[in-house]
Amino acid sequence: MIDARLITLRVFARCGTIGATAELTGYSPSAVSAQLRELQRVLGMQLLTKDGRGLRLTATGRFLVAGSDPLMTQWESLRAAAMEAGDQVQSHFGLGGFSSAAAQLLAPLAATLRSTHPLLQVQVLEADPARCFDLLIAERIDLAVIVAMQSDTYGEDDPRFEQRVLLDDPLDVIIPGDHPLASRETATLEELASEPWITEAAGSTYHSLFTAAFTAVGVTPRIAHEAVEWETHIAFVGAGLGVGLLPRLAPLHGAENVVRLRITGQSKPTRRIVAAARRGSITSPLIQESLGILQVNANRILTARLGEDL
Amino acid sequence: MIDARLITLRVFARCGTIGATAELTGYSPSAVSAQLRELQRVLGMQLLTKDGRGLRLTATGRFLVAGSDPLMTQWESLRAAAMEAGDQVQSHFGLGGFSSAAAQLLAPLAATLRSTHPLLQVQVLEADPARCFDLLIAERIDLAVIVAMQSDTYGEDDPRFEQRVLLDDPLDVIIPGDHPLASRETATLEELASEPWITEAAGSTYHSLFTAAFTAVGVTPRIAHEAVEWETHIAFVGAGLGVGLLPRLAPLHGAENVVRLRITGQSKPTRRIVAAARRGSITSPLIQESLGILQVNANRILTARLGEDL
DNA sequence: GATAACCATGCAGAATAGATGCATGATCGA
DNA sequence: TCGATCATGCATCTATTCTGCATGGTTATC
Repeated sequence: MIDARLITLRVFARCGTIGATAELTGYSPSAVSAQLRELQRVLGMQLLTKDGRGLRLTATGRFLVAGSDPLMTQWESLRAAAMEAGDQVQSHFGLGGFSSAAAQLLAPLAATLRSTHPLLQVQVLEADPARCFDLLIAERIDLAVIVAMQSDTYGEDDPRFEQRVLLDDPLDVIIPGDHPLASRETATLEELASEPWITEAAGSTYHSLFTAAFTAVGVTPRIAHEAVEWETHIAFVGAGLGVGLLPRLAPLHGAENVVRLRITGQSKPTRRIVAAARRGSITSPLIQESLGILQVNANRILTARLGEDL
Repeated sequence: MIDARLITLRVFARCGTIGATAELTGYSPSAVSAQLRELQRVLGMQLLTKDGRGLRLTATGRFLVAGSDPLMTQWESLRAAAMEAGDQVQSHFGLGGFSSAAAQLLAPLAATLRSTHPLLQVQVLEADPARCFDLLIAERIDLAVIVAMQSDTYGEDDPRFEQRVLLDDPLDVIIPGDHPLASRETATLEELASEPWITEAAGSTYHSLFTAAFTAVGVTPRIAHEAVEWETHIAFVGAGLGVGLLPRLAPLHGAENVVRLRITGQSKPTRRIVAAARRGSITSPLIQESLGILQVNANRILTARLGEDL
């Protein structure tokens, strides 16, 4: 209900270039350019300035974007309250989440919603946590399931979002089947400190989880290899290249020569999985219902996997 | 910046029919109908119900309209603050006011704005106070100069508007030149209580002023004739049909056989002239500037007329 | 009880706004 | 200096949206 051009400006404020804004919003770069120009004309404000080969928000632009946060929140609250008060059903619902959440949590959620709300168009988008926030701003999705992170761009208490903790997903360690500790059921990080570790590239979402786990026990692991997908992690471990951390939500589905061990001891690293929505919208009946479904599914999967793998 | 369809809904909430909404917003009835239908589709809410041959807001609709007041206010505030912070100029400015205000206050204001802001498109609409409020909601105008009234539809502290007193325009009495009191400079209402009075039709904006003036002194005037325009009032008086009240802002411009007397005594009736804008927008630089100009003009006209006529 | 007035709505056609894709110009890094 | 990146303008096309008229249903009037 807020003008699309203002939404576009807010997305631009996030990513800084017309091209990226276009990619995120689904428009073409020309359209974004025209929208922002039109916005300035209508409001009679200069919001953007040339800055090298790119654009930069003016002080007025930054002011407007910052001030539009409560406006968005207010609208979301109003919409949520109206939906609740009127017992209405919305027609479209966008979900976003990272890969393992998409598979384990969002897919069942979408299936459930599809059966309980036959008329509802549910769309699921797989995206990193950072992109999920961007997609929320761009109004491409309404609810995201992500790994909590203290990223430099989005804080836990960002005024644009509201977050609810779904579960703390414990990190297990995976080691080759022929490893001396392979017969154990648990291990400590200290015991594995000298192993060659497999992790993600520095700067990625999960790398910070990795380092945080080890700084907690005061050891510096030796990073031997890098992998992006959990599948690759597991394959590397199976090939005997080293050991790695694997969230309990990520399935092993019977990989060869790989054993999953629970981590005990001083530091029990977990990744916190949260649901995020635009601030104000979280009381919307559909989001409330979704949160409930997510919670149930998360707990069920977690306990089931607990008994199955260990 | 708020979706036009929501604005349309707000206007509909005011006037209750598609046709009136179309007239007020400048759309055709079909367009209004389509907009409201589209709005319901997008929001997934049923906002309207058939009611006889017309439409009625549902509970959800009323909820949404009521809740949109702070949203509008917030946006107006934000826009005003951004304009102020960035020292920007807007491109279009709509003014509204009743007839004598339009002539005496709005015309000079528009002229001044036109010279100080050459790029600004100023539009003036003459309309009753009630319609001015409607036009403010419909965003057809941004500032209105009206006679304060405690109408049943718009209170002084309506959450949608903000008002500033410009001046208290005293009501004079006009009597035929051959009237016994014509040589006087002042008169009291009591002295004229038994005269045949000329007023406006009951229910009109100024009729309540008329009755209020007399109830204050506890007499009931005999209403002989009704007239809409001040010009007609004056002509009736000049023709010896009776006496009437005339705001000091309304010019007599040398009418034949009509004398203007100041009212003294217990009750000195005035009409309060106020400027009204959408709540939140009043801090906008352009509106602030306009208020200043209006104030100066109002005082100047008032004092000039004081020396000229009496 | 019939007729006229009123109100919303649907549809065909028209106008307008908005998006696309490519080409262009400007800027930065190598 | 060359290539890469980025924004923008233009021509074209698409899609939305508005208009005007006709229709059907509802209320008021005589």
